[in-house]
Amino acid sequence: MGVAAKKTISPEEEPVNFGVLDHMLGYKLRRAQLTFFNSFSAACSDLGISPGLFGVLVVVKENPGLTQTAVAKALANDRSAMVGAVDKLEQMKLIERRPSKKDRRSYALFMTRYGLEFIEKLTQRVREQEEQLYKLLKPGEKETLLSILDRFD
Amino acid sequence: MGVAAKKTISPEEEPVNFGVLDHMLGYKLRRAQLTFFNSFSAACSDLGISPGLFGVLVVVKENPGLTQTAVAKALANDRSAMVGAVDKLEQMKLIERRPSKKDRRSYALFMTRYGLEFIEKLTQRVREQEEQLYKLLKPGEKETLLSILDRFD
DNA sequence: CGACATCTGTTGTCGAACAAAACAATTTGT
DNA sequence: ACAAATTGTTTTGTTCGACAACAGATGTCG
Repeated sequence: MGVAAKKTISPEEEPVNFGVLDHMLGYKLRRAQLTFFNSFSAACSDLGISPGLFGVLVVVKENPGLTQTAVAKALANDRSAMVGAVDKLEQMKLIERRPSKKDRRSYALFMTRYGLEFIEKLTQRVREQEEQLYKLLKPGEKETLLSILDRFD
Repeated sequence: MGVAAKKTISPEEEPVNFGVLDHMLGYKLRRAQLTFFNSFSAACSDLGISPGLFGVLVVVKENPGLTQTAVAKALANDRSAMVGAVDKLEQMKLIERRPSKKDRRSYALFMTRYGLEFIEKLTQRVREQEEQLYKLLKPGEKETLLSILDRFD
């Protein structure tokens, strides 16, 4: 061994062989999604907004009056998970549960005025966060990626 | 109303506007990953193998003697999550915990003989499952996707 | 050698995701 | 009109992953 051998500090990190995982789309998707999830959390956790909650906000904003289950179905979430999400967002004064006039079982979800300006700033922050990750892409690759991923839903 | 009017069966499903989500890579990645996750589960849940456990099996097979934390770090998992995974895989007689000879704190993980033939069949089944999803891609798109996603880890 | 920091595996706790069932209101069938 | 089936929401229980804290073992450095 060399002069400064026996490097106990040595991160003798053998590179780790990933085998078939290197060619599996499912695994790579999970890793990439984790990166985006962490980036989102770092940017928005101080506001108490997770990626899932952001999705609910956007869908409610774009489709006022939707029921909880309709939102859940649109986002491919579970209905029972929606109650906690709506509870939290209502507690933050961002959205409102109004009794539906046509069906007294269901609630119609609406954005509050405060929620509208809140999501405006939030969306901008999310956009800036994603822009940073988009720097890893060459021009056109984002659109390519989106068009391909759309086929898997 | 007309004769057969009042189509109560009518799924008056207004198409739902997704707003900015349609252009957000994070959201699309989550949806795509969910599809792959469900496909994997449908193919392998009867064997008691989840996508996460499959990753552990592959890494241990390709890198015999690795410690638990090394495997966790390679797969971007938490160390604490590894104990349950290794417990389960060891209970299935697929891998083995052997005390490390150099470091009495850590275990060295190895594949059992049965585990080796098990993962062989398992890998083939996973491959067939993914092949079905790859039918949605044009030739070359899979490689494009993999090379792009690799930049996000 | 001996104080001190670091690392490994583990446990416990918390919160999110999912399934099944309960409950309330509506719709359907006769 | 009235019983049965359906739908919207909530509750409950379970599972899973992330995070903090811990004891035992190892390494560092005076």
